[in-house]
Amino acid sequence: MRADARRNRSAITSAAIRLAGERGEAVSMEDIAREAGVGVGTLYRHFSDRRALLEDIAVDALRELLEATRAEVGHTPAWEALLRVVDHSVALPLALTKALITGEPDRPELPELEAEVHALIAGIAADAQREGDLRADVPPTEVVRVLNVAVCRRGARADDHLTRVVLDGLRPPKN
Amino acid sequence: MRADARRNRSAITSAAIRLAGERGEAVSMEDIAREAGVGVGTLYRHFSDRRALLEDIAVDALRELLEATRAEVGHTPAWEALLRVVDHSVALPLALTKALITGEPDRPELPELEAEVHALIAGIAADAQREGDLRADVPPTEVVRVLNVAVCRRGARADDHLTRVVLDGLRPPKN
DNA sequence: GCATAAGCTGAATGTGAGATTCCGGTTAGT
DNA sequence: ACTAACCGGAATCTCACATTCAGCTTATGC
Repeated sequence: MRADARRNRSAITSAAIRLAGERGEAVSMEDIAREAGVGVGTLYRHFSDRRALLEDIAVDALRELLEATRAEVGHTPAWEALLRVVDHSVALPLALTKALITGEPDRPELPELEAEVHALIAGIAADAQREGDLRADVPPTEVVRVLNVAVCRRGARADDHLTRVVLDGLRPPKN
Repeated sequence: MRADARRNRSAITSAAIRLAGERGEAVSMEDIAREAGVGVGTLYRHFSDRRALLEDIAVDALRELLEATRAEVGHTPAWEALLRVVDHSVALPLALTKALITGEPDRPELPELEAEVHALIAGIAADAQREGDLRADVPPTEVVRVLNVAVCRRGARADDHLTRVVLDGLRPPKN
């Protein structure tokens, strides 16, 4: 593959990631092309169609998140590990990108990766519960959902105040 | 107005409210018509166009919410009043319907009603803070945003567990 | 019961926002 | 300098709605 082609391809994926992250739904091929500084035609040289492009970045994002999450398993305190996972989730266009892909994905690894990540997070949540940093009445599965709520807001960050407030709801009640 | 016309009109608005509530974005006139059990043409007999229909139900929803919120002002404990307001917010297709209307609304009362409701909620939040049921480090304005986060999830309810967990983040930290 | 205005239906049409194609012009790489 | 890879972006194709309108129904007043 020619050097410029490689360069363009990565410009496209990162543009797509950026836009999917901030505009969420409704990222047009044309917008992505403009953001990447290439013509629309170039998108089609690298990806057979819109869905292929989206699924591609979704797979990348999930893989990265999976790796980051794996690295947190077993760390103590688990609550902090959970916060770091949120950080990573937020950095990736995960929820947003996935939201763009409706119907059966062509890439079978998509649901697999997702399930794996969920399982790991649930595991960390269980640890946090054992350590007393997490309400006992929240099933680890639900933790994932709360994380989603916190993360799906546009421009969320684990260190911003609002996100923090939402996550604090997961900690054991004071009385 | 003929009796059947009145009946149809209300079938239309309630169908629109229901659909806007569950599908959020992207409610087509045809979907509304089907849900209401009438032909599309009938929608246009009652509302000049899509926007008019949407704004109409948005105004209704906001009026109702405003009234419900007014009724909670001054109640003690304010925290409980806040929870009840959330209940009402959730019952109405508020956020969702508003999200459907982009650009300058034709109905000027829309932003006015919204501002009024926000002000009332902020007031109740301030009371709750005074009563020690709400973190001191959350500006009342931000309370509204957290409420939005909690409410904007599809099918949220103040009494469902997940919503409750998110709202608990607003309470004073235990240490 | 009937006249008739008010209502209703839903296929047909209009439209706009994108997705996708494709052909002439550009390059990286040798 | 040559050429297989590439690229740009206007032109085209699609499709999902919104909106209209020419008949057909049905309340309602008499």
